[in-house]
Amino acid sequence: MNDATASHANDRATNLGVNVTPEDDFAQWYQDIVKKAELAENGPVRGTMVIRPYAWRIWELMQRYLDDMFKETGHENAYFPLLIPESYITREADHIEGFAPELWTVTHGGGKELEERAVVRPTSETVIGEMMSKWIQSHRDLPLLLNQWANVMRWERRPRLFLRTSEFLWQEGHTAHADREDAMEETLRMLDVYETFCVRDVALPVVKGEKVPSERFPGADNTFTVEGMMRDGKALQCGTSHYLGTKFAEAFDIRFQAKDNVSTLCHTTSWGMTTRMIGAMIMAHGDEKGLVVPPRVAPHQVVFIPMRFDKEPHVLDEAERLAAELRAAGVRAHVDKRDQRPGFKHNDWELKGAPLRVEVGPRDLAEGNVVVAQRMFQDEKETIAVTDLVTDIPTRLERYHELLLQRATEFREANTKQVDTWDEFVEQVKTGWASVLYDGTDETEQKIKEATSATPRCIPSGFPAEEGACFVTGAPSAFSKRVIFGRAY
RNA sequence: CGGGGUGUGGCCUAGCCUGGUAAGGCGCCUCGUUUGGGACGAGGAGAUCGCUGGUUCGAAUCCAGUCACCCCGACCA
Repeated sequence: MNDATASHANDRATNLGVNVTPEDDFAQWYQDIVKKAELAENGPVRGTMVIRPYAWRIWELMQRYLDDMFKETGHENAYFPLLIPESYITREADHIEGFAPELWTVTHGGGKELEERAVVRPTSETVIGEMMSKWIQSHRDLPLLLNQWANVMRWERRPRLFLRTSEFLWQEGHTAHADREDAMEETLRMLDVYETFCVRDVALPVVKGEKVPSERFPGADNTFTVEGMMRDGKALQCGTSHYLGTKFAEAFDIRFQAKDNVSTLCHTTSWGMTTRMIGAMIMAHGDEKGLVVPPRVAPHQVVFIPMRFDKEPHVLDEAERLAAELRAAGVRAHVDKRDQRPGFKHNDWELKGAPLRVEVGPRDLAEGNVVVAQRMFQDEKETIAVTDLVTDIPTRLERYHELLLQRATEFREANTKQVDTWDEFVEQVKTGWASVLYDGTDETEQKIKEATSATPRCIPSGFPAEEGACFVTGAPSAFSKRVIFGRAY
């Protein structure tokens, strides 16, 4: 963005009461956009969040795409209780150690103290594990492929809307398998599903990879992740998939009778994606004009702006007719009939990130045309024939998606660098990601974190095998690969 | 939990130093003129100035306490 554009945007933003500031105050920008685009606000209890209708529609679309893919991969939805007996959560040692500081505990019911306290689920491995142990008896019951759409609660010291709230919504998949191979395959399959979702539906390129041991889910044998880069160069973990080994099977006695009649422990997995994706979408695509919503998750892919329709009712009729035609073609079209001036509507939908806007006015209509404006290039409007609209719009939406994906990919590539010295590293993680060889020790990670606040994001599955000296200590590198470090949300 | 900061109509802020009973912009409502990129005019509604206590004839303003929120760090999807 050049200075003129930026200051123009800021003037306009100031009129709106939005402090849309450039990259130097990304956190403030994010907060203002979330509020001004009417996405969410803080709830009455510290750390909770109210999701407003516009954001909820985005989430509904996200849910639909994910759920379809879960079904395609053979999973079934079920629902487990919000409250978990305290004794369940303490059964797996690493799990409770990891989650203890984050638990919300229910101590009373019906005005009386509970005999056994219950925790509000921070995640459901434990209750679902308990049920799995009852449901699984034979190898014929495997694999058991479950998913749950639910809310969870974790105490957060520093809440941020969508990114880190005490209560959040997600889907959590939980599966049980006969052996390691099958479970690992599932773990990676669902990681691929997440990657597909991010790229195909949110136009967000992600780096897929394995977490280093220190970053694993409490109780997991191995954790995988998809990491996205936000416009300030920070990383955001967009989804995770865990291979839990037999740890939860041991804790909850999830066993099956194998073909050879031997009672055998299951290998389990769990994987999740959350409303944080809305935050990812905002921070990966948004700009000084507000949100940029990728078409696949846009509540309104096309917004019709009728001109002078109070005096010329046929304009509104035509807008409604065109919108209906587009809806029939599978496009989410919306006619903005509000009692506001057209300029206001253009700016409002830019702020809310609608991909396309179509002006319908008596002047153009007389010539059989409408005017199409794209969110990313507000100054370039195209006149197209009314009769071409239904075929034209879907193509435009596809191109728009490609444009967003390309922009985000180029940004990420421009801000990811292979580095081999400490000085380079310190410089690189200020604005982006660094891929390095390091010795994999906690001490080294700690030293890096203290000096730069960067942490290991993942060991990308796409990287070639590589060994060498740790860029910090000079000791032999770990993991046989480069690891991506970056500051993270 | 450590370090900083802020609390004034729905939102953003001025006023506080130097006490005299609350001001402006945005938004909202009504009417009129407008309507092809955030309209203009006139009128109007809306705040016991975070809370409690103290000083004073009088407190948004001074003092003490308290609560809440925000930012930086540690935890985390």
